[in-house]
Amino acid sequence: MSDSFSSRVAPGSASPGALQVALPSPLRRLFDYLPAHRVPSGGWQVGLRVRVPFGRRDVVGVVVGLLARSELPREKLKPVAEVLDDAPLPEDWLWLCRFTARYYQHGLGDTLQIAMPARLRQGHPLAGRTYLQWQAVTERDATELRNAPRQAALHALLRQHAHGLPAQAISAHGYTRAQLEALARKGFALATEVARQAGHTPSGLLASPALPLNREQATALSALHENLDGYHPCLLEGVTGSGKTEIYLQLIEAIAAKGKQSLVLVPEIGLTPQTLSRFKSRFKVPVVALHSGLNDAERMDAWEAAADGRALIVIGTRSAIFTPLARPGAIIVDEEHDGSYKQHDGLRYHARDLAVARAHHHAIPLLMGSATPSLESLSRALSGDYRHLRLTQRPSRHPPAKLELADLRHQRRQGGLLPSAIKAITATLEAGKQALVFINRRGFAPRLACHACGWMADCDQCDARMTLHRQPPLLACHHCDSRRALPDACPECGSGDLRALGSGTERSEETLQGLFPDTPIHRIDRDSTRRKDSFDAILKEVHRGEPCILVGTQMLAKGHHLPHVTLVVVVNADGGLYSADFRALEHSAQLLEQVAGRAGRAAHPGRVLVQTLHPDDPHLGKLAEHGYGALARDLLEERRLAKLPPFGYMALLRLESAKEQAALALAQAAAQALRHWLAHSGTQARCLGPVPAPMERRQNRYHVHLLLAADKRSQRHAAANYLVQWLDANREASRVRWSIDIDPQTLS
DNA sequence: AGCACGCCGACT
DNA sequence: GTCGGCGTGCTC
Repeated sequence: MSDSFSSRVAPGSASPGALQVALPSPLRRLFDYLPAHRVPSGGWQVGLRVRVPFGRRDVVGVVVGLLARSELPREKLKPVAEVLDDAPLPEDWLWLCRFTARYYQHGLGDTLQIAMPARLRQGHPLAGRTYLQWQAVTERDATELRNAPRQAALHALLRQHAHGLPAQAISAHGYTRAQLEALARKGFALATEVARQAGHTPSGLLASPALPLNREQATALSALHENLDGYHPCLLEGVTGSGKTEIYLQLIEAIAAKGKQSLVLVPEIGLTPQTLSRFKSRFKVPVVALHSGLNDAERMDAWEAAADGRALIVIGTRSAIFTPLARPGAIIVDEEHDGSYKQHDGLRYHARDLAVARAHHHAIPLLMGSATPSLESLSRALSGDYRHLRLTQRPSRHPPAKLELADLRHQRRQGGLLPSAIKAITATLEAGKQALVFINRRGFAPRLACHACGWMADCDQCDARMTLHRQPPLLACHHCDSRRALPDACPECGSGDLRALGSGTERSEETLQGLFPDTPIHRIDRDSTRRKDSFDAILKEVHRGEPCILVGTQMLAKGHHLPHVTLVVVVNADGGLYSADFRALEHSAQLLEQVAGRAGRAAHPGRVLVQTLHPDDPHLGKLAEHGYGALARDLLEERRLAKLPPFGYMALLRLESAKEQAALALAQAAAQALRHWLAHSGTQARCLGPVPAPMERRQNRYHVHLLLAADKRSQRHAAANYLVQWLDANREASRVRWSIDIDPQTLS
């Protein structure tokens, strides 16, 4: 981005010669426009939305700079077509967008568009600080309305509310805008303008009392209470069930008591009605939730409620980090290690990392909680950059279940399960308890092979095997949308001896149903829970506590309380053990610890059986013997020696093209230019590759990676910035799809 | 990303 | 004769 500040003029001074406008375009540049004839009431200001002609269309952009004069000749500039706002968009929001665009090497225009609610993007006006409150005019003779029954009913409704109703509440009662307007035209309804901030001064903060804290919780909370002002990052490392949420609630209470707002980020899977009601039922102050169920208008309302300070508590997933706050008081990131905080396409931001930047900017406390902290956060907690708060006690008083490793080698298994696992399931059911079988693969079997000639069913668009599904029967690729009918015979040699190799959830379910014909078996994966309410229905059934077996993927690992489960079987723990991806082990260990946390959460102690082909692996051994915290500290030491994150900083350039060579050729040219620049500029960064990406061909496109590594964030930033500039200026690059991933979470 | 312009193939 | 395929280029 060419941020030439040299010719900027101070806001409010004489009319600027040109406006620098960020537009909805992937181009990493800004565009200059002439100020329109009509000067906005508050003068030209950064943050005003404008409608401008762009190419052959009109788009909505945001003024991000006031220039004394443009570097372009005046005749090349077009005038702004319309000013959309009376007041600029919130300053804190604009700051965060600028920071995000710069840090993640993304265009500012595109970043702003992503960070604003759809209604603003489309050019709708902000509702502003007032809204209309409608009241009935009672002096008129209502019999005049006998030919308009809906209007009469609306009139009656308004009469019931002497203090008036906002238009939103009227439409919520099922009346249309037209009916209200007709009523107003006939003189039966009057609107008064009401300030949004006014009103709502609840008598007291809490709707229900805070829960008593144990000693650890009390210690943690008092540490937080000591630091309610200023930037105080804290990592709350607390085992499953140790009461992290209660700490969040009581921190929010202290912040709200000061009249300040709390922003709470939760993982995608964590924003359930239960979570929300826990927050809403505790407080009398307004809680705003940003979830996927909101429509554009509701999202807009929530955004404004946060922006003007009416909402004291804002809860949302990843994108909620972009919610403006009038009086920011604290940011809380629940399950801070969770992968859903990272956006995996387009603007590849990490909401937890932006939360750190934002808390620092606002100078407010930041509380990050997890039972299995990311190595990034743990490292900073151990080094003292973050305050380290720990909760080790579970309410059940049972020590957390230890992982028991079960050797998969040289042993027969049914549906992926060892005899010892089946025995354990039998014992659990006989004790009247529930068992959870965790298997990280959907479908029936991950491979279909011909036993006669060795042929395997491959995807013709990807370098991947097709997964065999039974319900419904078909071959499906889990990396693209291609599916095929099951062949009756081998397409290579004609043999009918086709065999399903390996096990997925469907196969385990089938095997278990054969072994335990009288026990209900609930399969939980993306396929079985496609219908929106079926997951909830299954959970409800499971909560009744009857003996049953749950078979499921990751979906089961996180969050959900399963108080009657006393046995967890992990079908295969080896996914992350010998991966090329340096983060695989960390993620795999987090997942195992989270699954293990499902066992014995209530009154019953639990068992966790972990099947593995590598029972002697030292990492797995550490995890089993001493838990995630101990393994994580070992992994940190390994990362330090290898200068890997968090002891080094990475950027990954991903390139893809339909032609096999195009992406690779561009990557090679980029690597050469970058290496040359690194040497000449003296930037301490390393350029690794290019290499074909793992699973090079996906959906018939070829993927190539170029990795950038540096010991210092600033050096990584400089190198990534050079790379992006080079690609932006390169003709060849426009024929290849590429994107830069700052702090990549995975190298695949 | 849009959205145009441009220059080659199979159709009313 | 043109409708439309997507390569190429531009957007203050």
